Amino acid sequence: MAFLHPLIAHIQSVVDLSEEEGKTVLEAYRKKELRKKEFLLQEGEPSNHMRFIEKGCLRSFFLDEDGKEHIQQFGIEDWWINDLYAYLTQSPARLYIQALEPSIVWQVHRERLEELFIQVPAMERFYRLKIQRAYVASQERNMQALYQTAEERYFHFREHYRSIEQRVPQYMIASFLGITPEHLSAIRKK
Amino acid sequence: MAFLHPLIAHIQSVVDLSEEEGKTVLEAYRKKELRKKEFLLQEGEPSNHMRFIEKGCLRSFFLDEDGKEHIQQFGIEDWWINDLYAYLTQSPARLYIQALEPSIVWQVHRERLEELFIQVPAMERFYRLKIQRAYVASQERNMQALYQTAEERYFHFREHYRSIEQRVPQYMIASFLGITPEHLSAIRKK
DNA sequence: CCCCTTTCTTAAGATACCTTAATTTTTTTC
DNA sequence: GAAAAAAATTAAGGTATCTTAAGAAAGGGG
Repeated sequence: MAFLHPLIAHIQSVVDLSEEEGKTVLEAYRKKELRKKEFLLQEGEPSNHMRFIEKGCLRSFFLDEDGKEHIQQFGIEDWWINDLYAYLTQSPARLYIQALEPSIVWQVHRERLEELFIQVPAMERFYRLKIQRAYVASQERNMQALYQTAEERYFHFREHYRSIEQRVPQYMIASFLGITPEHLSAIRKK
Repeated sequence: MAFLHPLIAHIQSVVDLSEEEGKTVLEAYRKKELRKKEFLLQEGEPSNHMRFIEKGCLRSFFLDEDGKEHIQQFGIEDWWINDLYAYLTQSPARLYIQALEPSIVWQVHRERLEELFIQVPAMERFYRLKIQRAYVASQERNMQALYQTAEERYFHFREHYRSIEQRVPQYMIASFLGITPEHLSAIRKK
């Protein structure tokens, strides 16, 4: 069946899936194509899907009281992106998710995914492992945000996310790092 | 059997466990008692256990190049505490975990836990759900660290972790918030 | 290829937070 | 209950980062 669907390939890189199971999984997800700048989610909407990025680049961000954007995450090929808080608590989204390039995303509804966890136990394991890693990365970012200077955070970002650095505008990287574009520009001058 | 072991009670508050399964789970964990200031883990040691706090209060922290302590997490009753990065990657711990009060902790070895995930699938689900929540909380903390002032972070901490605020010294709260004790003192003066 | 929009840079003054060091207050120990 | 240790406060001067505002550079659509 030469079953190299990117979503299934990705899942199989983490856990074992029989061909049968792969088929079941794939049928649960729906494809969504996005034009550049199109929103996948906006503040206030329900967030009922888990989302996998097959192709493209997206960002999630929120607006503060002054209407300023703060980027929480970037996502590219083989990553996941979501307002997980809203998804888990079934509350209205606080995040926007927007395509920065034309993108292809696969999404599964919460209810369907809960069924999948029972039908295909490897999927429960898959999500545990994925979230575990995401959690560790998030803790890492915390430690940086709290105890490193903007310059150190920027160098770390360049080292670890070179592929993203080259695809998104610099002012968005500044936002992701929690600094102003002006300050990032000053750091880069050296 | 009046089976109200705190560990099992906690797990059952998240997923269903039969009495049989509860017994299997419990047998996998080992009890560890700690005196005040005793270390559960130190930098450089292997981190091979998942740990549940039955009683007491602990902190995890790392040392920077200047030898200064930076607190990553506090843990009290019914919480989990670990150097998860080291646990997952099987690399030497970068964190210290220390009891701030006399404490009782239950720990399970990685290998035994992997077996448990197969013997008792509800445990896989349990950990997925726990880590999911921890991840969301960590993202939340990130957004605060990056985009809020020290004062805002402190008020948030007081609102959400009153029980911890009352049990740990103020300079440790400052460390957790990523500020100096002097600055926290200044914030409190208002 | 040119115009318009988006992105990046520069610089000056403002603010949040840090460092150091000394003093006071609280907690622990014997 | 006194002495010692740990924790909290105060204040002065310093640094990192922000705000504002303006201009330069780059990019995208017709």
